[in-house]
This record gives sequence, C-alpha cells and structure tokens, in this order.
Amino acid sequence: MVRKVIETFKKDKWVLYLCADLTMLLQQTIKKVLEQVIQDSLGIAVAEEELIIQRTKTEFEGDYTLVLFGLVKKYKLNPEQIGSSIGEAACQKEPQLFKSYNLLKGFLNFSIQDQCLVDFLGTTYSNPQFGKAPVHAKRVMVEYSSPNTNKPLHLGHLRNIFLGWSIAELLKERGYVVTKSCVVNDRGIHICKSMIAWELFAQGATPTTTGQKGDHFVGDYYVKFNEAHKVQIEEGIAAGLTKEQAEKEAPIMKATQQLLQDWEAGKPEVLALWNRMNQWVYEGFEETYNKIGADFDKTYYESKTYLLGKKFVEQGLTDGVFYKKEDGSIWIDLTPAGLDEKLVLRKDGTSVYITQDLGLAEQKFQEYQYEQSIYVIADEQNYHMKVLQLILQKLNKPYANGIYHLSYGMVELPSGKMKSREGTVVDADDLIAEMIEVARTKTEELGKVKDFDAEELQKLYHTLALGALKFYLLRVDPKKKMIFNPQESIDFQGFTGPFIQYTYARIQSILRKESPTASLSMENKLEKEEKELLITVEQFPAILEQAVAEHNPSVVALYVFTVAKLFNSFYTQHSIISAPTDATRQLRLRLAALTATVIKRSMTLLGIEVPSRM
RNA sequence: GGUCCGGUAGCUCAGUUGAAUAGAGCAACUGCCUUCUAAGCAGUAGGUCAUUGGUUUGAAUCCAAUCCGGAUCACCA
Repeated sequence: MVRKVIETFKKDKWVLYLCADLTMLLQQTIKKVLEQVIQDSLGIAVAEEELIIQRTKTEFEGDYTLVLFGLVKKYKLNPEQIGSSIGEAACQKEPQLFKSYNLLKGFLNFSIQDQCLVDFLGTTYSNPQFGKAPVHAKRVMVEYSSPNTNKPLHLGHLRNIFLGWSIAELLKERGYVVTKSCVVNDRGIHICKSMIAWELFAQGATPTTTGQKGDHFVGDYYVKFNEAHKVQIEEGIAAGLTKEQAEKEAPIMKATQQLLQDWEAGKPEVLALWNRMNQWVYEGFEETYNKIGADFDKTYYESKTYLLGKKFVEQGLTDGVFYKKEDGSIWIDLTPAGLDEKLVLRKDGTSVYITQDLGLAEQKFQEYQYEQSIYVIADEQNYHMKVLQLILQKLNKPYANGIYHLSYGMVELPSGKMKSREGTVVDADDLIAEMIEVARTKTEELGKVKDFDAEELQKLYHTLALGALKFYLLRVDPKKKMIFNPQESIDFQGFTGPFIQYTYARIQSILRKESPTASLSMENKLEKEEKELLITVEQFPAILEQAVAEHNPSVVALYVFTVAKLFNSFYTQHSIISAPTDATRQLRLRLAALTATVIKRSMTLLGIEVPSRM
C-alpha cells in the first residue's frame, strides 16, 4: 500500500521536484555518461531507468557497477562483448572520470579516478551546507504529535514526534516550505473523565500544591477515574447488570456524560475547570517538548475545529456524494472503492471523528495552501485515513490528492503491547530521565571529560541520552512496528546514536589540533579506506532526497552509521595528523572535516545533537 | 468473515523497481591502547530468507496457495 502511494507521488509531481544539485552527483553523472556511451558505441538509445548503476560489492575491484543483464536480455546481446565495448568506450570518452574497468559475468565494474574525488573533496570540504537544496517553495504541512490532554506523553508519542519532526526538517533541507502542525485533542469524553475524578477526589489539589508536572497530575486523575469506574462496574454486575450495562450505568460514567453535555452547552464553571486542567497539561507538554526539541508552527485545538466539518455534510448532500437515512443520520457509500458505508453525521446532528477531520483538512488548506499534507499517525488508523482522502476526493477538493498518511507501526515492548490498563506504558519523561542517568554513569566510568563543569556535563548527558533514544526510534523503517527493548535502547555501542556522536567527537578532537589549510595542495592518490569513505560521503544529497521521497528518516540513520563506521575504520589504519606527507595530511584533514559535516547534518536532521567532546 | 500489513542469524533490524558467495548491530568467542578519544578497530562463529509450487538466464525480492502474527471493518476518538 505504502509503495503504491509512493508510486502515485512519483507519477504525480512529488519526485519531479528533484533539485538541480543532484545532477552533480557521481552516480547520476556516471549514468548520464554511460547512457551516451551506449548510444555511441552500440547505437542503442537506452532510457535512464534501464541502466542499473550500483556500488561495487567490496569483494570485487571497482567503485561503481553497471549491471548488464537487463540490456543483454532486452537487446539480445552478448554480455562479454557489450561489456568490454562499453567499458572501453567509457574509459576513452571520460578518462578523468573512469580510471579502469573490469568485467565479471554480467557486471561491468568501473574504478573512479582518484583525482575526480579529490577535486570533489577540495570544493566541498569547507561547505557546512553540503546536502542542502535551494528553496523551491513547494508547501508541505506536517502534522504530528496530536496528543489527548488527559494523560502525559508516552513512548508511542515519542516515535510519532521524532518521525514527524525529522521528516519536516528533511523536507526543509531539500527546499520545501514546511509548516509543522499539531492537533490537540482537548475536548471529549476523555478529558471529562479526568475532570470528574479531580472533582471527586482531589480536594482542591493542583500541580503546584503537589509539586507534580501538570500532565502527570491530570493523568493521575484519569487513572483514578478508571479505578473508580472499575469498582462501580463490578458493583453493577453484582447487581445483575450485563457488563455493557454496568459500564454505561456506573454513576461516575453518568456524571462524566453529564459533564460532556454541560461542556457542549457552554456551562461556565465546567469550561473554567476544563480550561484550568488543560492548562496544567499544556505546561507539562511544553516542558517535555522543550526537553526533546519538538516544535510546532501551528497548533490546532479540537475544541475550536470540531464543528468545522458540518459544512461538508451540506455540500456532500447537495452534490449527492452523501445520503440521508430515514432516522436522519447522514452517510457515504464507499463500497465501490472496496470500503464500507461510513457515517458522517449522527442522527442527532453531531459530527463524528471523520467529519472533524474533513473540516480540519479544509481549514489547513485555506490557511496554508499546501501541496502536500502529511499526517504522522499510527497504522491503526490506516482505514480512517483512506476514508478521509477518499471522501475529499469525492467532494472534488483540490487538496485531496496531496494528503499523505505517514503511517508508522506501533511501538511494542518485548513483553508485548503497551497497555495503560496494565500499567505497561512507558512514560516519556521517565524514560528520558533514565537515559540521562545511563549517560551519566557511562561518561563517569570512562572519565574523559573530567574538566567539564556541572553545566557542560548536564548538557552532555542530555545530548547523549536523547541521541541514543532518538536514534533507536528512528533507525527502523517507520511503517514497520518495532520492539522497544529497554536494555538495547540504552546501548551506546554499535548501531546507536552515541557511536556516531563519538565518531564526530573524535574528528573534532583532530580538527582542534589542526584544521585544513586551503592553500596547501592535496595528494591525489587515495588509499582504499579514503576512497571508500569519500565515495560514500559524496552520496549524501542523494540519500536525503531518497529519505524525503520515501518519507523515511531511517534511510538517513542507516547512512550516517555507515559513514561513521567507514571513518572509524580509516582512522585506525591511517594517521591524519602524522600522515606521511603534507599533501596527504591536507587531504585527510579535509576528508575528516567533510565527514564531520555529513555526520552533523545527518544527525541534526534526525533531531540529534553532536558533542565536540565526550 | 472482508480488507490491509508483516514473517530474513539466538535477539533487534538492513536488503524487496529481480542480479555477484543474503548484510549490520547486540549477545558469544579471539586478538589490538608508550601512536590523532578503545563509547573504537580487526577477526571467528552463527541462515531451509515461514512453507509449497510457479514465472525467469537469475527469486529473500514477482505470482498463486497454505501456515503463523498483527491492525482494521463503531452513531469511540
């Protein structure tokens, strides 16, 4: 399904926004050259997508490989023959690009001229903006986080927030004009539950009097509601009611329903309490958002937007897209699209969830005229989002096709799903506090920053803790559900944020001793490790473009890990400061500087800071 | 039941517009700090890519069937 959507976007205009700087990329250049070479030497006009160019596997000689099978099959050619004639012609035509070629089965492996890469390094090493595309003013809205105001943020929200934030930043980096938005579900039965419980049990307590963070404070009353409700359900069942009846008829539930009606009627004292409790929650959220570096350009409140969708119902009825049933409820028939019939307005005239979302989509478009509107929402709402888009399409809304559901898998624990009723929900604030503690312990064990003052240490712990957490949640393909293993998440070795942060700190340590000097010439022969690192680093802009096209930050996480690994491998085998010649030292300093830039840019786009020492 | 998603090393994950001997990290084992930060590097071991059949010069990748797991199909949000 996801793949289909991506394809649709490709056919549409999404990927056509590919920026000019991509044509500078080595792989693209090779493709273009080979396209021409094949035309010249074989007289075949191949389409660009027919050419498969990939990195040469490490066990073979070469850097980039043209896979010949496709051509062989389509044009009924002999791989040996066309391989050597393409290879020969390419090396002759572009001697400054190709050093040599070799042919193995259907694979034509090219070695890139060292000088070509050295030139790239020379022009790029001091560019802190490497990877950034010029602004092209395509507008995108990214909605993420969207919490309920009855309880604090948890691990699931974190995956959502990190993903949404990162995808927004990636879009900006590639030239889009992005609005980050958040919808706060501030009304409804859930907040009324917390309100009732507070009225019944709090005796006037507030976050100030208890010293609690506001969102946790309110969340506790939500828990208290459920506890009281449970007791009353049991009483009801004991009195002979069915479970469903007992749930509905419980006095505390009745009171909650009454409160919701009073809220909708605008009863002043109810609104006052509602405002007050939401305010506590917002203060708590704000603190957490600041801690994790989340930010929004626009916040929508459900209490202000939930009525907007009703206009749609009228329009839909007029257009014949919706129909009215005898009881007065209004529906849309989506069975032709393979879905069901869907209610859009209750018989009492109140709107349902989908109706609200229709209204909000319209409002967002009125305000921002987006071309793409990305919703970062868990995959349990795939059906809902499909319906939303389908209805908007049927209503001929111009923005309907721009809706993209960035559907991510739920976070589970090794023990199974997180369940609030069983108390297995991992609280965001608690988790971050734990991570910071682990960062502190490990840092103290290693004892490398003993000269840091208290403030610098706090900053470092925070950087490492959030680096570990964000990387852990972002390194997995968003659309797959993931298992959060607490043991693993605090790991600082291997495929982790701190490993990459460490690599960056190492480079900074070198660059503090000596920075590259522009005037010095560079060696133009590359060691194997230098070359591999340089070729990988060169792909950075293409990686970003891929991450954007796929709406997938894990592409960046995987890539930056590869870069860090390659650097570390190079680092242990070759000395930078004590390189054999000045020219080599210069080259390695620049390579180190460019690697640091790529690491820093990648990590920044994932929302992760990098320390200069750790 | 309908629709959709997933199943790759002990664990967590890459690889899926078909392409070379299926890759990482963790865990296990072996080496490497008088040399730019060992939060590192090098190596060993670990696989019936859920199963079966098909298409193909070539399948983890495409098709069909089956098994297993999950999501969803509310006048909840």
